Amino acid sequence: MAENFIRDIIKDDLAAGRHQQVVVRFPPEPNGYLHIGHAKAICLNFGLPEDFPGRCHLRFDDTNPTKEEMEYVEAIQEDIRWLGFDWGEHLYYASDYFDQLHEWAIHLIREGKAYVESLSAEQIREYRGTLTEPGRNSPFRDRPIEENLELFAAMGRGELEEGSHVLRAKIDMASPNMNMRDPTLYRIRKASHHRTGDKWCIYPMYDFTHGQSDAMEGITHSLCSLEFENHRPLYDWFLENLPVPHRPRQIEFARLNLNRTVMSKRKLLQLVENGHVEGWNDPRMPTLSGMRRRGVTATAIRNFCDVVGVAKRDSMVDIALLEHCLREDLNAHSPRRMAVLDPLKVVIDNYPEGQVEQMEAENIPGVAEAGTRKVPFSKVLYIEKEDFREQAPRKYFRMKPGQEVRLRYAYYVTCTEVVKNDAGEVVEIHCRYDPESKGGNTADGRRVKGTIHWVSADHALAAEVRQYGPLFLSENPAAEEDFLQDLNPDSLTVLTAQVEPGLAEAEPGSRFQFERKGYYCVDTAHSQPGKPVFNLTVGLRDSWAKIESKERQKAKA
RNA sequence: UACCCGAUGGUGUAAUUGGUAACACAACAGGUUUUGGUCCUGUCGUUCCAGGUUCAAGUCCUGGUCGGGUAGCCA
Repeated sequence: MAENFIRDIIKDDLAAGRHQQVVVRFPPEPNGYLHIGHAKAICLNFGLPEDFPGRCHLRFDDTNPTKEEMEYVEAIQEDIRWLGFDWGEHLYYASDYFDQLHEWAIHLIREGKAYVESLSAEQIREYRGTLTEPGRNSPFRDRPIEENLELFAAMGRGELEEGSHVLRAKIDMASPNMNMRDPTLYRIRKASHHRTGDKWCIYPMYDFTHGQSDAMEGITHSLCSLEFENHRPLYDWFLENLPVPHRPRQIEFARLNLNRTVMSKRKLLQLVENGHVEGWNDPRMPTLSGMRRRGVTATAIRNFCDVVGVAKRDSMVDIALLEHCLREDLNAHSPRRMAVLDPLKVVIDNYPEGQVEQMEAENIPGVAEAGTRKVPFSKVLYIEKEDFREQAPRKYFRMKPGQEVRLRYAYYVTCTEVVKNDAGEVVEIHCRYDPESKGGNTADGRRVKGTIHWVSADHALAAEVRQYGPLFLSENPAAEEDFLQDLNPDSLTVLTAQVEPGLAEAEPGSRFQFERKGYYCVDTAHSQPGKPVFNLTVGLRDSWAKIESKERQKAKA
């Protein structure tokens, strides 16, 4: 794993003997699915014990019963395991600490460091002051300890209404750090919790939970994102004012931002609930479950997180970097197949009627161990519509009248005739083949610039192919006034392709490269036995598209 | 106009902790190729600004500029 400032700190702590091992944690709130941004934090935390003595805990930060669900708890574990990480015995829930946290709240009251507030939420806001003006003390701030104890107990017994009271720490209403202006410790929520059921009707806030949970688990380095930087003094205040067994250290780093996508759980939830996508695992979603369904590999995500690095400045990573990591992994490991996405019929006039040859094709060129397969070839084929032009531009190496091209792993063919419909559209091509060119080369060694893919019309399997484009149009949809207005109406195009017959048995979840097109994954939701549905994972780099657009510009000028 | 944090190519991270600014992506230009894929080669920077310390500053000091975060009974 690449070096970063956090690993430097850890190395230094280990070398100085401040710790014998590193204990870290990944603390998701189970209120949504994990996304690629979480992967950065997961790789950082779970990657540490791979290089240093120690361990990484998985801890669900489940202090808000109104937003959290068991479905998310399970999905989160599946996603982390899929990435290839393991927390062993160390699965924890903040809700397991509710008893201890409650005791510590009473401890603070007894010490005169916490009080029960009777002001309304709105009044509390008024008393808090602003970013530039200090707050004022609440009239309830100096309530006697015994009364605080009694009121807090009444909160706990459910005798007080939601919103009527909260427990607050007594710190400093004039602090320039808003988090220190008597933060809320406990609020009343008469809601059933996904793990503790109806045991509690008061729940601790994040700030009162996180550091103490770290302390109880013996966390040495508590890594979180930048927006918690201002919370660190409060994190430390609790550790200093409570009889905790251990003293963890919070270190903040910048979360991942990716262009052309949104990364907030709130926005992702909106996409799901408003039906803009099929669900959390829609292949267009930046969720780990969506990316997995799309065919993205765990290896690619881990390499991506590694190369992105960890630092403290906000940044926007180009999605092209993720695509690069993906292609790198997929290129090395995906078996090749031929699939014609937009078919055009081709008849080889001089090829014997009824003859079928089994052409041998490499599964991964250059990787002999990956083996070969047989692909049936016959007189009538399909090729890609875009691989034929009646009027071809400069530098067009594919099929055009009179230009010899290679049918990959098969024969050289030359177009002799173009058949059009009444609308003038090309509907069929006729050509002649060179019987001496079987396999795709000839003894005379003549050069053929273009090589195109094909399938035999009589043998091809018609298969659904789902072509995905970016979900959003702009560089940074999160910065748009309404990100939903930025949704790409063409993010999904469903095609019926003609593919190699062998693909009929492709297992859901298996990945292939459709030669000259891209990487595809058999969809786990829509595929039927014998009827695979393919998701575009990522396209191949397309330098012809660049050449063509450049030629067009030249022609204009 | 409060407090906290940050600033290195188009993008993201490095820089032996004061000693020749490196790696990857992108872009561009070539080469190889039975995928216009892969692979290979090359091109692309006054380290935010101004002072200061020093033989030597991306790194240390002072002042500024710009960007981000913070006023939930969310996390």
